[in-house]
Amino acid sequence: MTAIQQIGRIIQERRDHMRITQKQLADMADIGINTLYKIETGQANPTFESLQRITDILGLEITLQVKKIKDLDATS
Amino acid sequence: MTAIQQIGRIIQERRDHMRITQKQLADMADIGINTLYKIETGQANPTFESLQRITDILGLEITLQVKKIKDLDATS
DNA sequence: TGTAAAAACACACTATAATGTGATTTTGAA
DNA sequence: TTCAAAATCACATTATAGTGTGTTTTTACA
Repeated sequence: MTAIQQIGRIIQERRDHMRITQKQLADMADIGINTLYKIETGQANPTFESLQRITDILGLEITLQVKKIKDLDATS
Repeated sequence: MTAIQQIGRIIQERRDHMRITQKQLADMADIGINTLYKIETGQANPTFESLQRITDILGLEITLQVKKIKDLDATS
């Protein structure tokens, strides 16, 4: 599972939770439905702006943070 | 200050802190120096992959999180 | 202060993200 | 079960991110 695929899933889950369709979210974010579909399904390498427009609508924000140390014994 | 500009500044600060040049970081991340320059100076709308390659080298990670409520009285 | 490395910038070209259209498949509700 | 909406997918086109080259400006150090 790549990072892009994870982000796609988060977006899809968040949209489902808001009970809106891909078309509705795409229109609200002012991006093509095809673009949103590809991002949700992990097939895209979206631009920052596309990602930001979507996350803005969904009440999410994109942040940069210092990477946590990987714990080899972590269960998840 | 846009989000893209903020990210550029974070990348630049992090790189300076690591004491490496744009050229060195660009080579390590396997992206063009021009691309890195534009991202650092807030002139780019980078793809997720470009951003990720850079942040990987810098020990940063891109995350999506629920937006915090804006406090109108916040000092910063 | 010279001057060499680094950064900033312009510009043209290439690769690819974004889009629109239309078809197919899946989903869920009557 | 229909049947319509939603999602998935293919494909061609358009817009633009990424790149390379060369030039100018800035930075920092001898």
